[in-house]
Amino acid sequence: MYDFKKVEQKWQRYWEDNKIFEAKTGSEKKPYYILVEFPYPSGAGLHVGHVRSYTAQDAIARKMRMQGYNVLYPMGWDAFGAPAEQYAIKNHIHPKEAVKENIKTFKGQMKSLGFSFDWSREFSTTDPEYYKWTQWQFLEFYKHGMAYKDCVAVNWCPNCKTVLSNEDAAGGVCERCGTGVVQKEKSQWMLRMGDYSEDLLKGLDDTNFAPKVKLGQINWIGKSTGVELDIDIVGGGKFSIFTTCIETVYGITFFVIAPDGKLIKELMPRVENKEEALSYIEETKKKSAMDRTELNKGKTGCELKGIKAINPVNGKEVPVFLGDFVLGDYGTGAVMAVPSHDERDFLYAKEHNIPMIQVIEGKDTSEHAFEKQDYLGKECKLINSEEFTGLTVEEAKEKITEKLVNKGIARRVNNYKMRDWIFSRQRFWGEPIPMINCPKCGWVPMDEKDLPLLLPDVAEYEPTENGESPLAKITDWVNTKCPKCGCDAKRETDTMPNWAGSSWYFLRFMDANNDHEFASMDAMKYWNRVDWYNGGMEHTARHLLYARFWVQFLYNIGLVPNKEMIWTRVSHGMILGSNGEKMSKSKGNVINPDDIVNEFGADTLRIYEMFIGDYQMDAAWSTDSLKGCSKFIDRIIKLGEKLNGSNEFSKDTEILMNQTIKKVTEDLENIKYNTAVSSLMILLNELEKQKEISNKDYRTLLLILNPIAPHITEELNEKYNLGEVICKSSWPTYDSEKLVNDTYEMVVQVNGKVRGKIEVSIDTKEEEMKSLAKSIENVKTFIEGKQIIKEIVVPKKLVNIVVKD
RNA sequence: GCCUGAGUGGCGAAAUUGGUAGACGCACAGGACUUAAAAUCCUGCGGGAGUCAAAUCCCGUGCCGGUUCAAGUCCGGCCUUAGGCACCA
Repeated sequence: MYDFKKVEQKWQRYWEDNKIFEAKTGSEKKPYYILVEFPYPSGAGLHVGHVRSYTAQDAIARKMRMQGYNVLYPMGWDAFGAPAEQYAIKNHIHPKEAVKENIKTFKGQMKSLGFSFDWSREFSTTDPEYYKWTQWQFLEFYKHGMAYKDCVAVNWCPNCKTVLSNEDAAGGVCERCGTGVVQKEKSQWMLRMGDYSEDLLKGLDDTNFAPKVKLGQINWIGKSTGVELDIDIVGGGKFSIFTTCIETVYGITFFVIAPDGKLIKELMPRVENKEEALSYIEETKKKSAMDRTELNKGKTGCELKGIKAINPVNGKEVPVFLGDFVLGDYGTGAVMAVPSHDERDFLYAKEHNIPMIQVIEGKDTSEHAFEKQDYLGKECKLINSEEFTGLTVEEAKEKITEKLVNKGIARRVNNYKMRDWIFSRQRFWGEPIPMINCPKCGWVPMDEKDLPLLLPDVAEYEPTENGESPLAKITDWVNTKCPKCGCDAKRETDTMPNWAGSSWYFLRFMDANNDHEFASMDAMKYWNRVDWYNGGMEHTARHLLYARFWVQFLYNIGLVPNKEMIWTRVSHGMILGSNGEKMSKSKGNVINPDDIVNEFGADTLRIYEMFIGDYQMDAAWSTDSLKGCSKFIDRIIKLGEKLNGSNEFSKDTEILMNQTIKKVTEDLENIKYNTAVSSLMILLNELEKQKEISNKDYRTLLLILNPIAPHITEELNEKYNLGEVICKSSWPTYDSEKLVNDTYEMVVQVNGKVRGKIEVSIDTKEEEMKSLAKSIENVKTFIEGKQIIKEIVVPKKLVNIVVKD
């Protein structure tokens, strides 16, 4: 084994000293922006999973630079968040100290792996120079009416007296003490992301995201098209319901409204059984989000006595119920219930002894509802539906909608599962929200010139007794003057969620050191967008959607040049432990990249992680396979002993050489790193068989291996004096005239089975192929005495003779 | 329950998108070098039949069908498994 430590450090220093990877905004070269999700710098250090995606993106960056692009490949830190805060609570040190340490570790690890990041653009979301602009952008949201305060239910642990994230409340119990989590209303800052549902959906057309990423976003946005229908209440008043199945409107036997919605508050004065209703509402509040969504819990609820609603199509009076399967914040918070055609309604009706009316023919509905996924598209006809009886479901859907819309009591609407973004966290370690509450003026935004609003230094990082952020305890920070009227006022003590800083960091990288704007329009116009963004599948619904929302908003107020600032998005598979399970300390299957770099070198680790399997799929770690990659490098080194000094490709390997250049170039562009490596191995195997190889052969091999193994290739290039340093050289091109041999092995099949092979010239004509095929002894035995029905010729490939007895 | 992937040798995986299944690598076995081991190099390596050895034949890409001259690949129906969403009206 070679002295990889010495070699790798040498070239890492060379790249740094010569600023090889600094991207120049405004350069005349074509810009290309490659991005990988910046990490949360945890105490555990870099994971081998990080190495996989960083190496993949690094390989593309290095290749593109050699192809003459001005490549931006930046790195930074997403350092706000719970783990640093937990650490601070335990050890009573400011989270920024822990973050500083962790960043140092991460950065050292990244450098030791030879990633070609442009470190001149590095920043952390926790830098005041950065979060100043996150706060500034929040103010823009506020000024444009996109940020508002609202009461929202949060997960609350009554024992710890703290607000929990959904992750910390998994299973409906507090992660720390095991107490049952309850829902508590809290006034929170919200961003109107729901308003952008349709734009976020449409915008996907202007991206090149991987299909599964697009689909993930589409599902998350959850668009459904239907009808909003007005329902009159007997004795005056009305409410609306949303349905996607208006064709079942004659089957309504009751209505259900959400116990946590606004409607019940309006109706309450008229409810005769107030006590029962109120206690049900209270009960619902106690249930955690988890309980509520868990099926098989039965359909609880109660009738609202004294309230009857009128089915607008036939004037029938039906009862109205409360039921927690109806959500207060989706649709109108009320539904029409058609137990014969919706399983939830069916279960509710059974539980509360409500009659049912079947209105679509085709299935018995005494045991289960006949639901839309079973009747749609099957020519099912309506029954019990007055004038619409006999129509197909599809016809009826349209006709009924038309009639109700014309009557002015219904509207065609879309609903979206995606809600507004809850933007408040009752935590210390996040960007303070730059808002001030004045007893006279209400909520007043801070003056821009006073930004950043710094996080103070405190001794205690625990939330307060009533669940407020620890910032609430720091009175000299909380108490301030109203920027508008100057009287005593208080600061908002909530901080922003983790997702805030990461929603626009890719814009900052375009102009990272700008101290008077978050990024200049010129710089953003030059880089245009993120050309290729890599990140985990787990972020497709949240981070990527938040980021797109943020960008679309900035675009709408004229602050960024494009409505979509991310073009291609791909995601990598996980690196699992050698037992095929997720790596974790408790399972003892964690591989530390530092250990691998120390024992085998960065280049070996990089090659191995590219070779491990399909980039987009999970792969289990194998140290044995890693050793094979180490051997590959040793053989590359040894190959240098065969150099003959020639500056032409060797004749015998010229075709393979051209094929390999093509293959590696294309594979790197198509996320097929594993086959790029294997084709390099094939080339090496062939070159090893030669008595001697030319300098050009060797240099070309080094050039196309360089994106994946950048250190050893530079070293060998220098050692044998083959040419300019590789990081400043051009990517080799292939000669398309020299991609195929002049002979090939023609396959001969009889009835689709291979019966012989014969070496023929590539310009063998079809007729000749047929007769050559029939001249093979083994083929003869299979066609002899049989009738030839058909002969299929695939040029430059095979002949298939179809015979019959 | 719904959506999305994935099932190919002992193992990680390839397969020009319908055209020689198992490239490349690991592991394993035999041999060379060595006093020996490691390293390195050479040979073999899906299962079965056949043979001194070969040639050659049969079976084989989760299961069952179908389309086709030809199916890992396309179509229909299942099974297993991983992940995401989950009372969204």
